[in-house]
Amino acid sequence: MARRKRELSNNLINRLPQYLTYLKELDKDSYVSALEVANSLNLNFELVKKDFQKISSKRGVPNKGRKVDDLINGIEKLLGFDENHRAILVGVGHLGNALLNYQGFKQYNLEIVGAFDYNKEIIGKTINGIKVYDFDDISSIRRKLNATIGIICVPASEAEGVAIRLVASGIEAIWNFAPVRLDVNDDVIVSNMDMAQSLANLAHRLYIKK
Amino acid sequence: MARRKRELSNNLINRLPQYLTYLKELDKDSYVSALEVANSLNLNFELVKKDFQKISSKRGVPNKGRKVDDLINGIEKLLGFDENHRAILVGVGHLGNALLNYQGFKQYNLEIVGAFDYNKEIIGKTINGIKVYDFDDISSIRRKLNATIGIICVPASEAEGVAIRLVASGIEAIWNFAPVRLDVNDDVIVSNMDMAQSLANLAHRLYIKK
DNA sequence: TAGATTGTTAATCGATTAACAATC
DNA sequence: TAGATTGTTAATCGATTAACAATC
Repeated sequence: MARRKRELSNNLINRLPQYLTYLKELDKDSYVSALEVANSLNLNFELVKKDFQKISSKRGVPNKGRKVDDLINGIEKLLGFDENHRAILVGVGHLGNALLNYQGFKQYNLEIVGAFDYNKEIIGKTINGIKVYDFDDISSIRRKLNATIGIICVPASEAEGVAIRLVASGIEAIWNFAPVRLDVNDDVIVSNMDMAQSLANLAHRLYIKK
Repeated sequence: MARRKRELSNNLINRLPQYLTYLKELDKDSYVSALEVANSLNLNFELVKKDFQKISSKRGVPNKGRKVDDLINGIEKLLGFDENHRAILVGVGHLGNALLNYQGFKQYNLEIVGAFDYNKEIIGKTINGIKVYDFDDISSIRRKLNATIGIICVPASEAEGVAIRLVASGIEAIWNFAPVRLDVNDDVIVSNMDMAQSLANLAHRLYIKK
């Protein structure tokens, strides 16, 4: 019987990609210490030490550190980056186009395998090798493409409706770029790419500074 | 002497836009209770109550709640959304284009007043009413446009260089859409729009579910 | 062996939650 | 007045930080 996987704190999850980027610049077979990473990333040493204990399956080596390789594997496992994820994108506007053309998803083992829109002028076209389908055919095509993640790039007003149909089509997780909170069934995972939050952060610090 | 402005916790800042969106749907002159908001937004009642105390300058009214108006004003003040922010955008690729065409910034009182690129074919064009300038002229034009925020939409490899020139040109804050951590002077505010974090969040929950 | 670094246990801190008093 | 709701103070919880032991 497999041990129940422990859910990581949000703060830790947010640090993981940072660690990953840093570690990938190092030699896989070398060793790295928590102190070195803490200094480079401007984080607290004890924090990094603790994080690394959660990340790595193997023990660290006193006076040496941890194998870069182990840390990378540990992070990629926790983030599911070790498995290929197939995604479909809905809404081929400016933003959708940007994402379809983005080369960085490979790094996370995320592959956009199809796009959807209502606009007849776009349907049938191929963008960066990804075909655009009629959103009305979502259910059958989603199944055929075997996609588990839906990326929503439609305007806020349409996002909820799109989400409902994505869920109905059997999607497991939604990556939402529309500026709304989606109200979907609890067993569907939703992650928001929230411009408002990010801007709020900037704006508030600007306000404090004044 | 003005009281030193207290910096809000990150978690609170992230909740503020959520509150704002919800409150804006209500009648400005009506009253709303912390419990009502907590239920609608699926948050803890005590948490919302405490948050509202931090947000509002006025006392709440027992048995009634708080004036919607006061809460909205409080949030907008804390986020600096009550003042107009002028921004320039660097990197008119797919993503830059998407942002230049995005209509939602008005809501936050953010105005993109100019765009920059190196590509001679784009320089001089106007996108959604926003002129594209040669990035080499950044310093003088930034001053002329009186912009305080720089939005970076260039590829990761160029982001650091762009950031340095933005800072040199006198920008106060950077909203970074490139997937890198920028290493700039501490008195320049940086907020990252971090796809990796957002995706990590989704991917980790997908991993847990399996 | 000495020293760097990990591992573990304890202390601190801040955010969240709970409990109860005050008030319209 | 009773009840809903805010205000305030206390308890809890988890994340971070600190201290020290273990080990290569």
